[in-house]
Amino acid sequence: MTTPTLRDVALIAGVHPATASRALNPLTRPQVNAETARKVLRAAESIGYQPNPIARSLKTARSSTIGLVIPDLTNPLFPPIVRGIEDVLNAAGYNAWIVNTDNDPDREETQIESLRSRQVEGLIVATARRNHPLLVQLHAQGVPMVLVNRRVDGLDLPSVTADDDTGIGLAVAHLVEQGHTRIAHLAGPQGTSTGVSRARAFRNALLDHGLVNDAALTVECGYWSESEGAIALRKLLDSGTTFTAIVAGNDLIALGCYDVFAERGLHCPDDMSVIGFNEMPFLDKMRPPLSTVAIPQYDIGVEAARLLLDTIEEPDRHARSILLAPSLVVRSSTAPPLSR
Amino acid sequence: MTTPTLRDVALIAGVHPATASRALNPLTRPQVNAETARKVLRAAESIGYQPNPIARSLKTARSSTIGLVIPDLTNPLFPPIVRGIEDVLNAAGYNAWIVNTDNDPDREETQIESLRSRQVEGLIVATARRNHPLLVQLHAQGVPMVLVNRRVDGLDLPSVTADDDTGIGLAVAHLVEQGHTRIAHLAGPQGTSTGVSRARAFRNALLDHGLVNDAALTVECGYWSESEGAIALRKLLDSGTTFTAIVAGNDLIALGCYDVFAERGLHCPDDMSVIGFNEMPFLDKMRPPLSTVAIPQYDIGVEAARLLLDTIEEPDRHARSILLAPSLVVRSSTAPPLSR
DNA sequence: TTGTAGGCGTTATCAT
DNA sequence: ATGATAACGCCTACAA
Repeated sequence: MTTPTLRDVALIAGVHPATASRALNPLTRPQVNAETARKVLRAAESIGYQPNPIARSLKTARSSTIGLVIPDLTNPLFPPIVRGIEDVLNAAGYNAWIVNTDNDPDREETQIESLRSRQVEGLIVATARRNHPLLVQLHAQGVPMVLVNRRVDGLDLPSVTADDDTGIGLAVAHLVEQGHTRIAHLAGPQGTSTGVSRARAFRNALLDHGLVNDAALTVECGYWSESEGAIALRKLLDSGTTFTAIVAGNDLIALGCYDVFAERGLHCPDDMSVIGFNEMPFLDKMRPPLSTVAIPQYDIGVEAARLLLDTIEEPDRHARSILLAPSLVVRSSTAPPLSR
Repeated sequence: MTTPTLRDVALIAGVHPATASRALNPLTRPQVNAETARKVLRAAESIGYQPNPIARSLKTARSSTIGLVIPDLTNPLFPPIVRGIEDVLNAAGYNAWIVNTDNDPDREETQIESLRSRQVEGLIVATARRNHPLLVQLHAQGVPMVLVNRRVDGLDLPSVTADDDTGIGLAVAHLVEQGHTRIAHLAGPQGTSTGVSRARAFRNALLDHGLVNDAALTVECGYWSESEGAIALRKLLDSGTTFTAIVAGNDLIALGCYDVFAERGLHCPDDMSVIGFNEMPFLDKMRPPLSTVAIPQYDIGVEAARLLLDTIEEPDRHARSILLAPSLVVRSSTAPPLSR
């Protein structure tokens, strides 16, 4: 028993396959006699006909599928974004092909190639690197594309990101309000747009509050990870610089600090305050509960998907970028510095 | 400029498309003159020819793609499993289509239909429900399928799961060793195979240690979630039953308990010990760090993918199931009961 | 060893 | 309004 094809439907309905095709497609249905259409639909129903998307793609060179390039699914930041994207896409009749690149450029290239050859109609890319020849090339080829959480140097692409300036501003203002004056920044990788923009926002925020920007107080992490956060903090502590609070590039980096606090017998927040970025899940249950800057993850996904659909419909429209407002979440990892 | 096709390659190489096809496919390459093959490969290289998988799929009714059905990507349990699956699959020349069902049966059905119509060659399903007519039907249709983390009633399918018996046994033994005698179980949904098997394992473990199995000490959670864990624990506390330790169905349920501890002024572990299951990320940074039963998530993915590849190759082979051994991770959420 | 021809299931175009 | 035809890109008997 083979799966029914359009021919089977046509045979039962007593019409030509082309007519059946027209009757089945809502857009072309008006072209066919209402009575005939009904017959066809009934026939299709009776044998449980489902159009074959592969054959359709081959013919139309479209796929109703978009590719979703995620650097690391285990990063809790991404799943909610994926969900937002899927919800919008599914509602519009599209499916998302999720691929994981593990932050590996080669793997990313292979994966994107594979998506392309499957005729995806667009790409939503949450890639890490600022410098990204492949994306430049794809864009030149007219592939509809939206960036999420990241930007690529010299590429005027639609993107959806959290407003890092505002977010870091909120974090610094909060610490300053608590009385901190020597504030360190464990910056994300400066090869990523987010890493750069948060570091810049940090410097600006210090100036806004009339604090000196001591370059020794910013250390770059190699990755957006706990372990790199820990390494960076150790380096900072070993340097002998004094400080009472840390603005971490993201929550993972902030959590890495917890390990170092334990190693060095530092108490958070009494000896050291730390604030993260992203509001990943379960921060409220950490020891201590981590203060952070929350970004609307699901909405980022939603906006990204909308932007992509727009771009697919109107390829020549000028690139718009969307900045979503973050908000401060104060928990117990930030407190006034212990006076002594 | 359109993407090159087989015809273009053939044209350049000065051979017929059929010959080019044979030359490009490693399996049929021996059929063609070595010199000709070289010419074809060079031609393909020169114009960056990539076979169109859609056309190939249409012809061969295969896709080198398998479908991966995940109930909830937000659950930190799944990403590492996905990674294990992808690594094995990619190495074997397959790609994985990940879909998210949100635990919604309708959505799951749509998603699986969509995967099927895209000619996926097999399915790895991490679905929640024990009772699952759709899977039964697919299996009857001969769709290669492997279950991950779950089983389906009355379906003899290959599956990869953690050994719940052993895992729960470890947890209970640990608590008993600490001196607990009244131990509660916040069970996962009894509509899931894991929920049932852990609950059964819990009862058995109590008996093994000569403890009475007081039915009042087991409460079922509606979902595998923090909030449901909290609800269940409140119910248990309100019932007035006394107990000093909790075996939670999984880590999320255990974390839900933390909220209730805070509400009720209970101190963990002094007033109440709790142990989870799964070893999701960041448990070591919780307040208190959560003791749990670790399962080899990545390996579960690896084994599942291998099992699926085996099944695709040898459809008639008898279903094998793999049970992976868990291990105990003791942290600070479990301690001897406070004597008073 | 290579070429020929037909078809996978669908849809776009042309003719009726 | 419907039918006929061809084509999307590839693969595979079969023939040469």
